Amino acid sequence: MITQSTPFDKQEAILSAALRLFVEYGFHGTPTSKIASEAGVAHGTLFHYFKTKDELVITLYNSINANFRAYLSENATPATSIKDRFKNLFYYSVQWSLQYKNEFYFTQQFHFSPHFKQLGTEAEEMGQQSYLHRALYTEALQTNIFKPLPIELITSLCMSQLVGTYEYLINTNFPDDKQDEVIDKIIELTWAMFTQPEAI
Amino acid sequence: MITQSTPFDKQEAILSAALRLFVEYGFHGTPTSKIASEAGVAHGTLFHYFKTKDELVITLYNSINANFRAYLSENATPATSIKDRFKNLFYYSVQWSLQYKNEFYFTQQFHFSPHFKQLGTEAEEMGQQSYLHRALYTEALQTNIFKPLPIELITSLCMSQLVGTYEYLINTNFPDDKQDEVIDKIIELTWAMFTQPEAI
DNA sequence: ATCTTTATTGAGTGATTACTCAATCGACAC
DNA sequence: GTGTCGATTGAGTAATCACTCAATAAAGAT
Repeated sequence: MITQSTPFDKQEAILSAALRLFVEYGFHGTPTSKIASEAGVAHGTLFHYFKTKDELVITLYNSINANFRAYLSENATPATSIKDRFKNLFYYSVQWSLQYKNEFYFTQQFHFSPHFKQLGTEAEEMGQQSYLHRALYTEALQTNIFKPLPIELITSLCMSQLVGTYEYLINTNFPDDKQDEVIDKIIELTWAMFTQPEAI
Repeated sequence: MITQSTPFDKQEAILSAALRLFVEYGFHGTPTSKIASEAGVAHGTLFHYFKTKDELVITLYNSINANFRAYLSENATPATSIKDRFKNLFYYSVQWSLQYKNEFYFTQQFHFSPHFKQLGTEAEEMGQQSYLHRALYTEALQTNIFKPLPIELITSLCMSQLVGTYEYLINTNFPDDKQDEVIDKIIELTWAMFTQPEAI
């Protein structure tokens, strides 16, 4: 009976505890000793899985990004129109940020931290932009559905639109159905922002 | 000859050094001793002006916000149309973020830090939203120029639109005139997002 | 059963931290 | 000159930190 429990559980327990504590106290504000005790392992065990505290943070960041990409892939609807795929992508991006608040908050925290600047090659990918996003924007540009804008600009604005949506919904406390309604509304606004005005 | 130099210069030197170091190393990552030495004062002097390191951070944040508001007020054009005021406000908000990169970056860093959560009454105002913004959005809503949307949503989306613009422009390296062109373009996109579709 | 390798522990270490405080300094009043 | 009071200093302190390491346990492999 080969369960992957023994070795992986502790590493994941450490990552999970680190996430909670980093969000609450910040990176330098949380001692490795506290991460270990919250994860239910000895202090030394942490350094068995992660050579340094910095390596732990970067692993955590990469792991969260991978989860986000996996979540979007699971919910992707590849065979539909560009608009539907855009709506789908934005909707599930928001859903993910609301369902994994700590994870999303941490990526934002990380994004404006000294770690992010010195990343370079260490992180697998920069930002939360997945391949899915870029491919979709490229297609929307090539088919003239989007206004002719630099793809980096579209990427930046979509990403910050996601952050803005998250922040708005966090501060209100809508029930799920009302929340979905608001997300749909914002998606329409965003879509209208990027697309060519249609002839009627 | 009463120059305001002696007492204020040191406090401002400390705040200025702290800003530089916080942006580079983060809050917990920069020792108070280094802030003091970079500011050219003795370590103890820092604690004469700021009781604790936390008080220093909060003072810094409030001071930056005040500067931002002052900058917008200076460049405000009160007697023009709503659209012109909107463009003006957005344009100078972006200009400020590009001219005071460290200040802007710090506010974002602060926004996603444990300090921000526990602010409550300590900070004068939350976020960088100035009175000017809210007043303008309210007017645009009342005159039906904006689509009927919650003002908090408009506020959130405008703020993140500013962040998105900042991030895009930071990563490109356009000359000033090209940069202004891009900002204008983004303003048009944003304006179109919020306003009622006009009859032609 | 023996060997090898890896996982786990927690006391220990040297460096660093935020903050204190008694001692000076400097400016101004009288 | 004497006194007063805030500004300034930097050595000192108690606490905390990331990380090490020698010892032990567990798990396989042969």
